[in-house]
Amino acid sequence: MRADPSNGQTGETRQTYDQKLEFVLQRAAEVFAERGFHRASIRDLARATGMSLAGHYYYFQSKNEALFRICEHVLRLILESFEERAKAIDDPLERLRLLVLTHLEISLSHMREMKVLSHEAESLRGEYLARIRQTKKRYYDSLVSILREIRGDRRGNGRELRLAAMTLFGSMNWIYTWYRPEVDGDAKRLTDVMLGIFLRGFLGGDGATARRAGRTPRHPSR
Amino acid sequence: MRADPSNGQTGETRQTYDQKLEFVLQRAAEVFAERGFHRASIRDLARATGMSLAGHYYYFQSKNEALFRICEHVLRLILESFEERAKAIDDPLERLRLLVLTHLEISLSHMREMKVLSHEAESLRGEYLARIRQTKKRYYDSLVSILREIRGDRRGNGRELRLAAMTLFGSMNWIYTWYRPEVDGDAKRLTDVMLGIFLRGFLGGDGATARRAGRTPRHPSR
DNA sequence: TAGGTATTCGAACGTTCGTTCGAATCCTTG
DNA sequence: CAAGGATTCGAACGAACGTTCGAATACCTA
Repeated sequence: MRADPSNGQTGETRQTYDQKLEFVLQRAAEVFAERGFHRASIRDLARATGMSLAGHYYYFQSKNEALFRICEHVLRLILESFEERAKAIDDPLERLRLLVLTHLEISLSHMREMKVLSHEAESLRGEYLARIRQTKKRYYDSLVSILREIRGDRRGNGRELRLAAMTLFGSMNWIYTWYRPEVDGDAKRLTDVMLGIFLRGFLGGDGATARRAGRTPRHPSR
Repeated sequence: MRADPSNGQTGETRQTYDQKLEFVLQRAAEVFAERGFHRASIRDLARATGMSLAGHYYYFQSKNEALFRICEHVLRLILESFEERAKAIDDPLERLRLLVLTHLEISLSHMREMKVLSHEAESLRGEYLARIRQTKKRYYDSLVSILREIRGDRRGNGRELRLAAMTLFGSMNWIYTWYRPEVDGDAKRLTDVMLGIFLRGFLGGDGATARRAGRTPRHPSR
C-alpha cells in the first residue's frame, strides 16, 4: 500500500523517499522537456529512471500530478528565491535587477523544468491549473509593482506597465529555445544585456520617442 | 484515389480543392492551438470541420504533415511579407520597424497558427523539421543583419547581436501567452511599445551603462 | 533471525490513437 | 442520362497509452 510520508516514520526513511521523489521528478522533467509532456509516456520515464512502469505510481498519483509538481517546484523556486533576497533591498531598480538575475539564474540551472513550465503548464486542469496560475500572477504582480515604483506613477498607466512586464517576461522566458552555455555566457551576462536593453527603454521613453526614432531615417535614401 | 492537384485539372476544381485544404488547415490550427498538437486527435479535427475522420486524409498524408503545413504557412507569411515590403526601404531603422510591425500584425491576425508554430514546430522530425529550421534561420539572419547595419559594426560583436535578436524575438513570440485585444490594442501600438523599449536600449547602451544603472540606487535606503 | 512495512514489479485492463481500405456518394463532362 | 474521376465515409486494424492490482522483493526494527 502507498505510504503517507507525512506520518510517523523515521526521519531516515522520509529523507530517502523525498530524495527519490526528487530524483524521479527531475528525470521526468528531462523526459517531458525532450519529448513533450503528452508525447512522453510513463514507459519513457521508466527507461530514464531504471524503474518499472508501475513503480512510478508510488511517487505520484498520475502523470498530470508529476507535471504539476515539476511546474510548481521551479515556479516557487524562482518566486521565493527572489522574495527572500529582495527583503533587504529598498531601491526598486535594484529589486528589478534582482528579479531578472534570479529568474535567469534559475532558468539556466533548471532549463528543462523551465521549458516544461513554459510549454506545458497551461495544459493542466482544475485545481492544478488554478494553483499554477495563482503563483504566476503573484510573480507578475511583483514585477508590475516594481515597475510602477520605478516610474513613480509619473507616466504611463496600468496598460503600459502590463505591456512592459510582458515584454520583459517574453525575453526571459524565450531563453530555453536558443540558449547555448558555451556561446551565450552565464546568468550575470544575460542579465546585463537584457536588463540593459529593457531598462533604458523603459526609463527613457513614453512611446512617442520610439515612434519618432523608428520613423526618422538616419541615412535618408535619397 | 487521391488526386494530385498539381496535374492537368481544370482551374475550377483545383481552386475548390485548395480552398477546402486551407479551411481544413485553419481549423486544424485552431484545434492544435487549443488542445496542443499531441493531445488533439484527428477525431477532434473531424468534430471541428464537420467532416469524417477518414475524410481528412484526402487533404494531408499524416497528422505531422498537417502540423508542418500550418507552421510553414505562417512562417513564410511573415518572412515573405516582410521581404516584399522591405524591398523599397533602405534605412535600417525603418526596416527594423517594418520587421517588428509585420511580425506583430501577423501574430495578431494568425494567433493560433503562431502559437502552434512556437509550441509545436520543434517536435517535427526529419525533412519537416529541417525545412522549418531553415526558414527560421533565414528570418533570424535578416534581423541580425539589420541590427548589425544599425550599429554600423561600431560596437559589439556577433554574440551581442545574437542576444539582442533573441531578446526581441522573445518579446514578440511570447505575445500569444498574454495578448487580449480589448486591453492591449493593435499591432501598431504593440510595435510602438516593444520597439520603443528595444531600440532605445539597443542604440543607447554597451552593457556597462545598464549595469551601472541597475546597481546605483537612486534612493539610497540609509 | 522473524515480522512487518516500504518499495518495486509483471501483467493486464480498457481506452484512445493514427492510419488504412474498400465502398459509397458527389459532381463534372461528354 | 451515363461514365468516370473527385471526394467522403464507415469500419476496422494494430499499437501505444495511463492506470490498476495483487504479488514479489527489499529493508528496517525488534
